[in-house]
Amino acid sequence: MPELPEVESVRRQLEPELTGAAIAETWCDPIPAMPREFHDVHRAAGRTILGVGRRGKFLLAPLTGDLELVMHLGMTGSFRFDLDDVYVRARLYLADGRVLCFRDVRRFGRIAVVDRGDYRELPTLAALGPEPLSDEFHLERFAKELARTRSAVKPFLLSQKPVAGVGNIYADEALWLARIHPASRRVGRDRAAQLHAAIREVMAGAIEREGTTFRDYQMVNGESGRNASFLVAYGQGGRPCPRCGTLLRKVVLGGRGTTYCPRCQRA
DNA sequence: CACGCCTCCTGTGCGC
DNA sequence: TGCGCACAGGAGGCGT
Repeated sequence: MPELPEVESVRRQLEPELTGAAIAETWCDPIPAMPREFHDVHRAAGRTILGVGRRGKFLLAPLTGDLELVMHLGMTGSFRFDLDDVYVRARLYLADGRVLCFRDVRRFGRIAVVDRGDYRELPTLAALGPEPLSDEFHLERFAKELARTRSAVKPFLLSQKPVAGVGNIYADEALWLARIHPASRRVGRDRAAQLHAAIREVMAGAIEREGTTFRDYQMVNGESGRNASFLVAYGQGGRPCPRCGTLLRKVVLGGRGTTYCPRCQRA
């Protein structure tokens, strides 16, 4: 659920707290559910955090010693300082006494320490598409990739390859805004332009409201995002389309819940 | 090589 | 009341 806007909101709170902080020691859940849940986190001990950046849904913190701390919130991950409950899966003990805690009920999140820029351990990050709000997100290339793929458009967006950071919520929102059927395999130049603009608009609005909170997502200060009440498609199945009044339909596409307007969004 | 399907995980909410 | 089960989904792996 944490997608680009949620991760960016977390990043903005973490950056001033962590930049310049030294990591004294680390702790990870000794029984990781997944073999790669935590990768070489111990290598962060004794290093100083130089900043907190973001690519797509990944938080990237360069460390001294040419290392990099890579963090992904998965479905239910969040960061809090000095938190103590049974869902805390990892901790960074800072030299100033604070403890950065990674809480993750469903354990889909990941933390890794790698040589800076070496993302072989994280193939999705290594092959990540451009940031949607940057100049790197070229309409020309985006349209070309949409024309070339044989996937349905929504699963293609979720692959993180044509653009970074789009997850289930904002994919539904952007496709609704661009009036494109999520299962469409034919997205021409005009519709690609609509989708390109819609992704940027949806992402920018959600960042402004510090993300969408349904249940688990919260920021480092414990607050919720304010974007949930602005959602038009995601989670709105059975309610009338705000554009045409037709009841929004919920289906499963590529194994993901997908809500769209059967009238506005045609294949 | 690209695509699609399955799995990981656990709390929640529903039906019987 | 209590149980069982479907459901939520980001990323990775694997089969076709």
